[in-house]
Amino acid sequence: MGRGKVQLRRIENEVSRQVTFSKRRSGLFKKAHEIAVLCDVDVALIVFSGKGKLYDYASSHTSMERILEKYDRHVLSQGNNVTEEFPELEGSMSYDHIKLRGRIEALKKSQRNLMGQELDSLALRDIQQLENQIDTSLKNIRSRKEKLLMEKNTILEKKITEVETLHTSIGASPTEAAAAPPVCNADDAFVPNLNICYGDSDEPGTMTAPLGWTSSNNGLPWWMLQSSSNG
Amino acid sequence: MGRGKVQLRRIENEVSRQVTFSKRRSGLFKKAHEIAVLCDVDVALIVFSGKGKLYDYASSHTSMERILEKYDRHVLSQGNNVTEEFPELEGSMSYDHIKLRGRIEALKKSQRNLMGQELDSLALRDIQQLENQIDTSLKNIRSRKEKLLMEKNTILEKKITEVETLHTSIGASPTEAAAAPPVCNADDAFVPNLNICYGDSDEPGTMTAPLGWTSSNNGLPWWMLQSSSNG
DNA sequence: AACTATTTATAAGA
DNA sequence: TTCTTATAAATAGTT
Repeated sequence: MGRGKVQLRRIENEVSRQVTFSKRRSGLFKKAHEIAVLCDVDVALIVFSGKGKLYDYASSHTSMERILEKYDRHVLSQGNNVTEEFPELEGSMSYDHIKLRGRIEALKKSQRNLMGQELDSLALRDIQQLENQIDTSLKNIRSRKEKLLMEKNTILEKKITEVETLHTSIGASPTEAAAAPPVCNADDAFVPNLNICYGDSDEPGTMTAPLGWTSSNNGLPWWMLQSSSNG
Repeated sequence: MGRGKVQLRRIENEVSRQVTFSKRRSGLFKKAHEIAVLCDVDVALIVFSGKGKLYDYASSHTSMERILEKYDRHVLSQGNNVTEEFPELEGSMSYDHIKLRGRIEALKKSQRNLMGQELDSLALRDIQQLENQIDTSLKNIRSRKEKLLMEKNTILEKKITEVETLHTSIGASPTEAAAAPPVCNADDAFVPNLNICYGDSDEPGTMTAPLGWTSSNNGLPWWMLQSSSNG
């Protein structure tokens, strides 16, 4: 449908691939919705763009969750048994229990990937999407760090002003005080190169978790949270 | 599209609803497959007929399981509470369930942070730790990508050599063949800037069914084959 | 983001 | 279900 026929193969031109994706995506979602309404059926549609952006649709009768749940039930009953992974519990687990464990496993796997581990099982396209995600994460994190550092700077400057005022009142030169380096240690100073500041980073390439870190919450680094309750 | 316009509402006549379902279903699955191929994206489509029969499609790049896993990765990290996901269990949870749910919440929170979300609750030291982790992740991911790309390159070079050999054997100038542009498209070539390349397309020109399809010989168009239907 | 020439999908009929 | 055909819709290429 269009000025010319189209061959069913990957569109190599990135721009037209993107344009086609946009057009056809809306068409596809429209049709998914139409069949759901007209025929009164449950439809779940999930699309990931090349860059990993998620588009999804679930017919209004039920939520995506429920449809996927129903799908899981079908698949579970079709053969490949989840309980293979947990032989010790076979027969004694409720479906919900299995589901929760599946969730945890999926989350853990996902987390390991986000931490740059176990990448061998991922295809090139997955790796690329993961890189995009991590790239975005890094931007957000650095942006947040910059904000925190600037706030801290503001507070420190205020302190300096207070010190100046104090010095002035006892007769010291305010110009000297202002020109001097901040009275804080390196950790407290705002450094334009956000990569360097606060660095206790590990060697590049080695995938060792930063040890000895005490999180503000429970004594474990927050990113190390792991499901140890496998029984 | 048809002899008359159609209103977007449930078709009350059961027979025509069934007929429409059958027709539109094949159209929908075809379009899902088309966008997956043309735009090189991941698509998962699940349909349950009114009687509960399952029809599903997953683009060939990845399996349905993989796509749903990725979906979980996105949605589970979006911050919705566990009890929203399992409202039916509220109030009647066993200790194990509570424990598992707590684990899921913790993992989700951790994952959100790894994805650069909800950073407001983190202290500067946590942020710095997170940045270090993400930095390491990125290094690992890029390293893995480079490895995959180089392997791919090796394969492509082998192919080129084969083509050269073929040309030589039929009397063509090997120099010409060597000087000619590679037989692969740009996406397949190794690119020093690892950020750009992520194509894994097959040979252009050959129109074969995607690998994900178990195309048995049942006389249907291969794009219409459904993994768990036909009855 | 619009436009429109064409191709596709499909509603109705057999 | 399946085929046919008139028509409605989707969309490829273009502006």
